[in-house]
Amino acid sequence: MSDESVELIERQITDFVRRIVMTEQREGRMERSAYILLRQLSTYGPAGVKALAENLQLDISTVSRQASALVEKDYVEKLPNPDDKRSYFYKITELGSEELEGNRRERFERLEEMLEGWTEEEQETFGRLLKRYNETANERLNL
Amino acid sequence: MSDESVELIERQITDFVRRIVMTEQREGRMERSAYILLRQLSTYGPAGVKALAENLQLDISTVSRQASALVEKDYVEKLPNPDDKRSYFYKITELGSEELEGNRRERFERLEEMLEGWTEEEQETFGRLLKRYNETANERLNL
DNA sequence: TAAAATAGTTGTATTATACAATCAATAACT
DNA sequence: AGTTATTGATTGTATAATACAACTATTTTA
Repeated sequence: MSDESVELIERQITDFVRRIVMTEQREGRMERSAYILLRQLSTYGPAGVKALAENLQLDISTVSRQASALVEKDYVEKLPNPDDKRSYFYKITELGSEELEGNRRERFERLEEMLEGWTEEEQETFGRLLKRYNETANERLNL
Repeated sequence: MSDESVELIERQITDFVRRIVMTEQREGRMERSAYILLRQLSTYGPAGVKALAENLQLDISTVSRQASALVEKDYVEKLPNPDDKRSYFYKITELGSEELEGNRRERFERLEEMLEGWTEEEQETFGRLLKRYNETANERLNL
């Protein structure tokens, strides 16, 4: 493994992560956390905080608060679980879906601007390598 | 531009950023912010909070606090600027350099583990594409 | 020399997060 | 069946990184 590649990647990753985190905070856009939670609910359907916390790899309390915030905004509804009165299902609402979709489109547009001038192949490769990295990270987590 | 690529990349980027941010928070390692500030001082030499804030694209007050925290730990010294009594130079210390270097090595090791099994070419490409992305982001910021 | 600009610090607020305590409901044990 | 243990969720408290606003002490400018 070449030291140069590792050095370059390390450097680029810190910069990359940092910029994205900060840009997201600044622009008055939907927060990363809300976006990710909504996306989760939209993709995998209603779930309780415990399951969500596991999937998102967050503390239950964190998800509980995030979910409450989304309920406040009417982006999700909190439905009692008839089979277990301790628990609830959080379900994305129509409004939440619209917000999510709008946000997604915004993110896509910004990303497209960033990728202007990239060849189709470069884009494909970038996506593939990021995905591979993520998959490895997931595996390593579940050791 | 293919929608699929954009979608894939968007998804992978959110996951990527999220995981890195959270992993860094959890492991009791030097914080991202401290690492980046130290790296800046190490690479470009002593500077005052204003210049640092500009380079790092942070609010001056944020850098001021970060720098103070590093002074507390003796990772940097705060030297008065003889030519302007309002301002200071923050300079990385020997101890700070050692810490930075140790941290860097740790990060490299973890990254190497993540990149196990990648070909030399894949690594090189990943680094190159991240860099390209970052450079574009920098340009766009300075519009 | 008085007013304006500048470098830095500190107070206050927000967001995302974790851990601990707690509550209510369900499951397990004897 | 009745007591105890476990579980799903919420809420209190704490921390880290950040921004904005108010302020102080200098320096520059008009």
